[in-house]
Amino acid sequence: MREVIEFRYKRALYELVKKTEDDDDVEGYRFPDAYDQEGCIDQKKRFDVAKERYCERRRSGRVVTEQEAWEDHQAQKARVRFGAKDKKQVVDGYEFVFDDLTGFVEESSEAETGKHRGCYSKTAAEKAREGREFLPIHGYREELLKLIEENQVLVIVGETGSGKTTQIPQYLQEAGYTKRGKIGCTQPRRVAAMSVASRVAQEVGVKLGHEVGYSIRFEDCTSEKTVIKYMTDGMLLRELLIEPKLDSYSVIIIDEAHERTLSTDILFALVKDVAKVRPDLRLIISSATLEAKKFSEYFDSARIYLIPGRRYPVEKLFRKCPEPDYLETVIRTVVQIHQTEAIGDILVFLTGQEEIETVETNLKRRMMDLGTKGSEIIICPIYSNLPTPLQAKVFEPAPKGTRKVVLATNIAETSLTIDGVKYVIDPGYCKINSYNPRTGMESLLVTPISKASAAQRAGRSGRTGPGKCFRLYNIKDLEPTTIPEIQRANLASVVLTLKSLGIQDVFNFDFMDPPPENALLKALELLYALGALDEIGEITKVGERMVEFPVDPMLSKMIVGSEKYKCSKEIITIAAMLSVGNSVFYRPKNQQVFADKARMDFYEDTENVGDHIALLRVYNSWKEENYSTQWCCEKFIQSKSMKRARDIRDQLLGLLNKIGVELTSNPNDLDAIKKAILAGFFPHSAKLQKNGSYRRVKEPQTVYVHPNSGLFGASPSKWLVYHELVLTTKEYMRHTTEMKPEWLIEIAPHYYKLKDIEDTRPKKTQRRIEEASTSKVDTNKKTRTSKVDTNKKSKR
DNA sequence: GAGCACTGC
Repeated sequence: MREVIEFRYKRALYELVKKTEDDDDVEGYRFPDAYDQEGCIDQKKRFDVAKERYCERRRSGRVVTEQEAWEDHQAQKARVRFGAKDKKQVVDGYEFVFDDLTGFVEESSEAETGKHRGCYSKTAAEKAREGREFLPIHGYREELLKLIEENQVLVIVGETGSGKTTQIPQYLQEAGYTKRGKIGCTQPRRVAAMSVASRVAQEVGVKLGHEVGYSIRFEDCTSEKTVIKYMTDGMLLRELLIEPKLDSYSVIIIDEAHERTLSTDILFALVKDVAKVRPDLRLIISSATLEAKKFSEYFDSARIYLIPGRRYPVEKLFRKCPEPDYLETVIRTVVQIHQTEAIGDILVFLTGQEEIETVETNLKRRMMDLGTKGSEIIICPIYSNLPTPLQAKVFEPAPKGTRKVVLATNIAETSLTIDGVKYVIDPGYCKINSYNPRTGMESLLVTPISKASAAQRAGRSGRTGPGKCFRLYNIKDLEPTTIPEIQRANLASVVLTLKSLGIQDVFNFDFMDPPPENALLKALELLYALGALDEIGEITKVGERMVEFPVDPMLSKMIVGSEKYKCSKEIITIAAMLSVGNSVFYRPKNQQVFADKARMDFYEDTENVGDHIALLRVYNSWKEENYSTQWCCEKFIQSKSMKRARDIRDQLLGLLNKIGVELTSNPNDLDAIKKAILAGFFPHSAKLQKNGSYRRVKEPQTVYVHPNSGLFGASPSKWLVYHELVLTTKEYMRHTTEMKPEWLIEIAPHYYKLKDIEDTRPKKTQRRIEEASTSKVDTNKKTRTSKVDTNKKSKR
């Protein structure tokens, strides 16, 4: 009950600030009598003090104290629904000069300690059910239901800890919405969908998979009884392909919409459309404060409703001038916190594995230099490519008298939470992947984070108690939000999905943030070349088959094309291995020589084994070893990635069956396998130049074999097909395999002409074309026979 | 002689 009372206090503060917004009688506003009767005596007193201070400040406009700032902050958060203007940031302090925290204990921390008192004798389910009324959202139940009844689309700003994800579907079910259809709630991540569903099943008191269930890739935990269904956003998108009007649903909740994943962005437009033809369908878009207004505008000025959350205060400190060497600043800050601050773990956000390893070694050295004075620190690195057993260390509590320092990538921003973190060090950078449609190249760039990310990172320190966040930058220099994925991704797959849904004009599709036009154009061109679309841009039979496979269109074309070469069994293995996000080869810093040797074993025996065939061999060897984890360790293979490959392969196998492609195997005919690869990847061809580099056959550009390829440093093959291009220090082809140029004509006669693969051309003409088409003439000083594509216009 | 941030179907 205590928290409900606390909540009254916050609510009253919020009303007070609202009066300021509306220019109402602020001074005349009193703590509501109704609350008073509920036993909020203490809260009333505190409210009066807070109000007095607030009014005084309004009159004088003087600088505020931290306590006031915190209250302001709380109240400010509540203002979003009135379209908060830019208000001066008052929380940030200066440099690393700390005031002590006496008198800055957030009210909810006292409440927290007594939260479950007296509940120990009850069952987990009973406890779960009782806990419901302690959630901040509880006080809004009726108002919320009324709004949902009256508005077809509602944008909900539910802050962290408000309980919206677990409660809203239950309220809707209790209000009878499930009589008309299911309640679907999407999440951007699999783990979230699973854990939230399990939590709700417990609260409702049913078995998971019965009335409450979840649906994620590789795992459908629902039944005919299921009325509350949690799922990943990509899963709902797949369902839309089968059920375009979402007839079996009465409510769709898009949770964490502010994350703007590729799938949510497409879902927005699709559900908006469905809502027009289905007036009975209710849409709830749940977002963070920053983007709420934008969502509301997109959904034709939908109502915004705010549900305050419950969080601990986080004190934020920042540096006025960013240091050039921020890794050194990180180390100094860790040491400073360790020596001057109270017990509590430190979380550091870094951009990648390399930075993490550097900081780890340097920090260890620094601690050695400092000698034995002070307590010990335990360094825990965490990033997604770190093998699972090593990741586990992060979740173990630090032994008594020591402090844990977690060095993490962005993985700790949303994907996983680490308990016990009290301090966050945020240098303000992350790696962002962006795709250049002109060159067809991906690049991973270190970029400043957005304000939204900064807030999220800071919040990681206030999960279990008040926290502190040390920002090595000035928040004012940041952009408000990150560029949505749809504006920096390869859209081939998106466009194919839209076409399959019958959307003809992708240029005028109702994107919330439209992707660049040439990105759409490139996607259309590629799909046409692959035969997935016809001349007028309509989806073909081949395209329909390709959509079935949840992989990139070039991969799905490769799978569909494998039928002809009688090697579908090998091809789905290769496709699965290529679809695994992370590299399957593990290369720890101190054992690189061994790791490289183990990897090269997969290229032995036969000549011209490319990276694709090597991946096939890795998978088959693993299978022969009965999918052994032990084997993975010996061969420096990531067993996590292998298991994922197996899941994907199983799924592809099922789909192959579904579209009626026979499962055929031709393990010894490497040429057949290579031809099948080319059936999907023919646009990715490259030819050797004299200096050892390669040149793309279409869209001339110099590219290189990736250093992690088995072909790197080997005697070069004249013609290659590659899986993808990445821009790091150079333009690299990742995963390459040798091929024969005549296959290009054989497999893609509509794309390649004989002159594309000939290399006997008059030298003069050749040179003229080259000089006209590239500004970097010096790189091919001596290359005179290399092929330049004259088919396409050269770039200006 | 250099590198794989993070998700999802």
